[in-house]
Amino acid sequence: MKQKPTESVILDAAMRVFTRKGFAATRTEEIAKEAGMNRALLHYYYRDKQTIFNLIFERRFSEFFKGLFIIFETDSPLFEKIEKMVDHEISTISQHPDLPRFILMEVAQHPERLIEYGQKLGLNPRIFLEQFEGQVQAEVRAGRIRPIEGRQLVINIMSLCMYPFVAKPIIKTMMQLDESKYFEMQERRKKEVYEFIIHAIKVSV
Amino acid sequence: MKQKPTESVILDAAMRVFTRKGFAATRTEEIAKEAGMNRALLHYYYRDKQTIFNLIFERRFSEFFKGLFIIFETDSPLFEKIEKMVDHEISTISQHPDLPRFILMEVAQHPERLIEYGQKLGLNPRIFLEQFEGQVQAEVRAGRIRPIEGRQLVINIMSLCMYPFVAKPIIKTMMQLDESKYFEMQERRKKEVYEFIIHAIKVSV
DNA sequence: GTCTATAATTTGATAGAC
DNA sequence: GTCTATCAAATTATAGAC
Repeated sequence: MKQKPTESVILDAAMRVFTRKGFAATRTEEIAKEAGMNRALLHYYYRDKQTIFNLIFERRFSEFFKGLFIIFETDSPLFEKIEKMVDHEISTISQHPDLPRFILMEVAQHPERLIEYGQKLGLNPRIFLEQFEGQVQAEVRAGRIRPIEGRQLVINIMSLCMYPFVAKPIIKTMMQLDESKYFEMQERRKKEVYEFIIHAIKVSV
Repeated sequence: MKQKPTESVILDAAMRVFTRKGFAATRTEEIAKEAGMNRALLHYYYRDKQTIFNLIFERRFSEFFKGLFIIFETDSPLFEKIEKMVDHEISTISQHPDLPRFILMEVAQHPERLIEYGQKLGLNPRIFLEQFEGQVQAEVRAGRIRPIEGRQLVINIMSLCMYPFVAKPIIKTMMQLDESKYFEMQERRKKEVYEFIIHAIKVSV
């Protein structure tokens, strides 16, 4: 019956609270409570609030971007790549529904972190984006999809996958969905979003 | 040369700061500074920080939802309604790019406000949603659009319009856009998003 | 009405006992 | 390693002069 080391108990608790509330609204007291310990112990293991936050942010930043960039990197055909992106995003984010809001909130406050942590992770959006744009242009020239800017397509794909999570509280309330109904709706979206995109770009037959 | 009453100078300043930072990260000092006055004066006109925030939230909440619901209410044909929604959302939000993030952040923290302020504004999402779903089903049955759930379509439309604003810092950085290039991209989106949606739902010819 | 000065409160960080 | 007690700093709110 080995128990988790206190360091990770703290980090796990901090992850939940920071993700829920963001940096500014988080009280170290709440992290300690969530971790089932005293506030002082947080400072014993980690210098201060900011230090804990940075560790959490790096972890969550990686979760948010890493998988996506791996799919960007593969050289699958366009439609297959889109299918993978949609399925991956909706599936993984479903397990961490408030991850996008957390990242977007904190990046909006400190855009410089996007560059800093992006480099730390070795992400190079420019290369991936250019590659994807080239792929889209090739399909357009081949007459398989209608004319569309590659970057507009990327934005559309990300929007369709991410926004329903970012707007989760609004959607749940407006559509009167409980947690499980909301989850089912997201499950259906995997197919729905993929088909929506394919119909949107492929030339009529 | 009549000058603005101090009350509205305060509210305008508070609107900018709260929208930028959210409630928790906002310092009343910054509001006062932005309004060009002393902190104490804020308390002379308004009881406290929370009071000012509530006024701002109500105002911005209305901006965010009111126009959208008006379009939902009209009885235009489906495609025309979609065109109006897309154009309205992208146009008006372009002038207040951080409005969606503000609403989403604060509603995520306090979902009960959605109901409270929604009622205050007299919004009834259920009716609008049912009406829209009926309209979509009619089009499906008439064979003019492919089978799609009305609410999935609503989510898709909102996603395509809103997310690019919510993710503005990420998009600007990744695509290396300055403020004016970002604005141009959004201008092109009015047409792009509308056509994307129409192609996505209409049956092939 | 607007300011300066100050009080009160909240929060984060440290010291020291066990 | 974990806690209690305490301090320090930041932030909000109020009192009172002008």
